[in-house]
Amino acid sequence: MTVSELTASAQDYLKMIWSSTEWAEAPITVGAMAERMALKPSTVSDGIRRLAKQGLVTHAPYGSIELTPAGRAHAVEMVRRHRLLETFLVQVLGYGWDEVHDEAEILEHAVSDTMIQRIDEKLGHPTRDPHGDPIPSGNGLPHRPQGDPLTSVEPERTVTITRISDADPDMLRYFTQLGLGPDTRLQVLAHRPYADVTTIRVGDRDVDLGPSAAEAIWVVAN
Amino acid sequence: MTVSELTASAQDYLKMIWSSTEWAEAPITVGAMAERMALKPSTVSDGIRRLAKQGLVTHAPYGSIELTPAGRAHAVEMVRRHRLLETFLVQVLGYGWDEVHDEAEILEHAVSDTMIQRIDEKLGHPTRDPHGDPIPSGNGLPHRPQGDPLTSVEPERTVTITRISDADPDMLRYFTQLGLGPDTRLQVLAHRPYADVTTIRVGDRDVDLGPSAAEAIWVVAN
DNA sequence: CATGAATGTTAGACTGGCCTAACAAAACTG
DNA sequence: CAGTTTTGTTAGGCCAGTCTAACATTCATG
Repeated sequence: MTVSELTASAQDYLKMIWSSTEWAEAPITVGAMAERMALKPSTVSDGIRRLAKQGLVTHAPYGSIELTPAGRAHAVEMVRRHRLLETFLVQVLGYGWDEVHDEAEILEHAVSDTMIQRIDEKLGHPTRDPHGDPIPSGNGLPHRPQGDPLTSVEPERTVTITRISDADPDMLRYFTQLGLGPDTRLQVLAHRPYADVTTIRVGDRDVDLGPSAAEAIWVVAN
Repeated sequence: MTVSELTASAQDYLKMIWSSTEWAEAPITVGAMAERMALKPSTVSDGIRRLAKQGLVTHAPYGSIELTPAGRAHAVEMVRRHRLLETFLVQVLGYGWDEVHDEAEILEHAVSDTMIQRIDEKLGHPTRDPHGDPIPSGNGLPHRPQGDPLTSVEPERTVTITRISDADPDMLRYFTQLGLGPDTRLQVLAHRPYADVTTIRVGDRDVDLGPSAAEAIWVVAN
């Protein structure tokens, strides 16, 4: 079975389950999925049951949700589609990096395998999307994200941004104003615990980031 | 209401109704729609009823099917999307003209108005798609097809192809082999009535076309 | 112009995907 | 460790869209 034969909602569930393991450790819960997909828990519970019936996830009632190898392959393919489409929209159609997420979210369910292949060729087999996220390769090779959240970096360290979550377009526009993007270098000045603020220096400017912003940015030491 | 808010099936019904009036005269019937959309007549009958309830078509039981102004606007927008997407796939992603129809048929339901606008700009506001069909303008201006079926041309006349129906990819590949495409000039040698064959000269080659092929080609005198 | 053929509509069933409400299980917490 | 809170599941309803089967209307022809 190819990923195109799944329903759009099945594709979304699989992608969500897989994505939750990309940057975190604990397996995702029904409640968290419902929250992040703007659905009711009962709907997700039902959807997971359908996926289990198709052999794409394993799930005992009240148990954890795990992808089967088949489910994982489909999920990775959807992530690949999403990130290639985002890259395509930016590079070929002149979209801003803050505009591509929602468009890709819809297109990823509609494009054919052929189209994805041609986009990949046209772009020269890119390895990272506009937010710095790695683009899984066509053969579904293992895919190791790198970096740590900005919130976990010790003060005084200078680091380079590897990825920025694409979830919030408004935040991305704010980051653009600040000159923050993939590959930007910055210095962490301090974490102020009770204010929940992380202060960074980027260029010659000091900026305070709240938790939602600081958690959206992933970095590596350099 | 914008066309994106309609369901995919509503978009398809409207496009089909409108398209039936582009090259023919008589209004389309439920049976013909069912046939061309590979659905059962009962399904189409039901779909038309839903469209009527939304004020997009007028239809009394057993009566004729007519688009309302709102319905027509949506239909034209869908045709615009389809033809712009076909053009985009050929010019930007290197598709063959025989490959684009099915891909566009799916993408037209998924792309945003913004994306259509950017594609239109990227292509420089094209006026004809890869099969020669006119691309309706963004403001829904009246849209007059031109030309006549090859079958209606008198023998000995030399004509230029204005459009070729995109319905059958195999046929398009055959036309490519023959060097037939939009703007190709050819001479009609004869119609052989009981054989249902039209003989044309294209370049220095004489070719016999059966009815399905001859009816797919539209031409103007020159 | 009456009747049979062709065409169109309605009724009822099913699926996927969503919801709300009621219930069940698990996980805290005093 | 028992009660309460949180989390997850089930039951039942709804909608769009498809189907088959039965029925209604229209058309065309003898």
